[in-house]
Amino acid sequence: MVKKTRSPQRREDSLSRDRIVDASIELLDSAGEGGLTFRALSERLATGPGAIYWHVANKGDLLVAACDAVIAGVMAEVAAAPLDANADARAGAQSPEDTIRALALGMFDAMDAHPWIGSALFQSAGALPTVRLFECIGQQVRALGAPAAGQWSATSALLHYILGVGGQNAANRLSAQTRALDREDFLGEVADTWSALDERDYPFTRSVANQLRDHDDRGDFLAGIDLILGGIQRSTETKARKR
Amino acid sequence: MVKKTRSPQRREDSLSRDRIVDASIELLDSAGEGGLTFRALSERLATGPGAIYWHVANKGDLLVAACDAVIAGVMAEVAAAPLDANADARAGAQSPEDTIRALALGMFDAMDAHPWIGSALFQSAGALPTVRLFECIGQQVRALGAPAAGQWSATSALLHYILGVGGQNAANRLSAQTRALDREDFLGEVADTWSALDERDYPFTRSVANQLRDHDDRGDFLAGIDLILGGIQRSTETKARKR
DNA sequence: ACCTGAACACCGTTCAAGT
DNA sequence: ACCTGAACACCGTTCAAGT
Repeated sequence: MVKKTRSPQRREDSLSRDRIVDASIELLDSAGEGGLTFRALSERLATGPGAIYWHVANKGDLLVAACDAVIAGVMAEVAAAPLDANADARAGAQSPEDTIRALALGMFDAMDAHPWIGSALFQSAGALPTVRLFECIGQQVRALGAPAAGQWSATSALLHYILGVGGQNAANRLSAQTRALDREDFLGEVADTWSALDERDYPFTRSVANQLRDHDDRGDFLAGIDLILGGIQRSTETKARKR
Repeated sequence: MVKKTRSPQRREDSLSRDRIVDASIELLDSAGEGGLTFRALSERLATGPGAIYWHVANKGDLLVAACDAVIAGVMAEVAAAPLDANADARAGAQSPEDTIRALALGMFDAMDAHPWIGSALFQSAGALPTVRLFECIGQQVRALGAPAAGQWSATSALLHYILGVGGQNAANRLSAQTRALDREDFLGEVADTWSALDERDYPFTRSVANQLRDHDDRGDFLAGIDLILGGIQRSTETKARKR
């Protein structure tokens, strides 16, 4: 209907796994996690719900595939582009730390743009999307010169931290969206709730309520990455000193 | 209006929020995440599905309440008991680091015993269960003597890491359970998959495949906590040196 | 090989009606 | 105030039947 002829070996509107995945991503982006439905999807693709099952095993499979398409894009971007244009112009290679930061920020931004990824990654466990991330982080950890014994835990820690932040941010997004609030109003409400907590039971949470109100998600995320990177470096130094 | 008299002023089998939450936890533990259904729940409680809505707003509310009941239990345990009996017998107070480790392990074990918590915590975003955890960690981070500016990010990092591991573990559990595999077989299969990856694209993942096969979840989890704690200490030292 | 669409077995949630 | 249970509007998935 819309697009011109490409490779007319097939009907332009014939189904394919890729087309289904693309439509799923659009649906998830526009309608949220609950928006991905075999009925909505088949309507968008102008078929019956059953047709989709010819190309996709089930809903879980579809979600993982959609997730993987996004993650693969992020990994490719990170591999191609350096942290920012300035750093690129200045010299050649960037440090492994910088690459890890770029990777982490890439994931942060992707999860910000597609909040549903956060929970999708928790449903895909040891599947391809997670492995991509794991590999990408692991290569940099190795380049960091961490002792072999520590590479596994360092990589796992970074991965879990990234997934944790992503999942939590996605949850916040969802919760804000459900109550039809924008980011600022949502954070304001949570901050109000925190401020109203009992002083004796929640002294810490109360004391940081105002920091929540206008904090920088992205900056805080990066601070956590730096904390872990610092811990890795520290453990490397300790190991070296013992030798 | 709620808990004036504990004595049996009501029929033994009358509904209450607590009874519903307890039954939900049992259902989730025994039948998994998908096992919590208003129909299954009402059957277990010998009522109609509609009756539950008198005490609970909706399914999300119920899941958060179930999650909170478990988390509250863990926090209470950590607050009461030290890391282990030996440490207790030896001296009085344990260090903030040890308390954080105990807290983290308590969460790990709880998420191991109730895998559904992992995903429930991602649906409860800024709600009570997360705040309990946040507060508990925050108090210890403060006790650590970290500079005020860093307390927020340190606490957030620890929280997100714990939630990330928990969510990922829960996902693995679910995936193993779906395919009717025990832990060892599941890890074996994943390790096989990793070993079969393309050497050029996944060198790191391939190289650690065997570490996966018989790794220690709990130990690795703690190693990540220690990495973050190390990073916190490192940043504290740096700040102090600059002064 | 690929697609159709009715049908099945569920689900969360509501609500008039009961006590 | 609390509970009942039928009913509603959905859902993922299947499958005989078509091309």
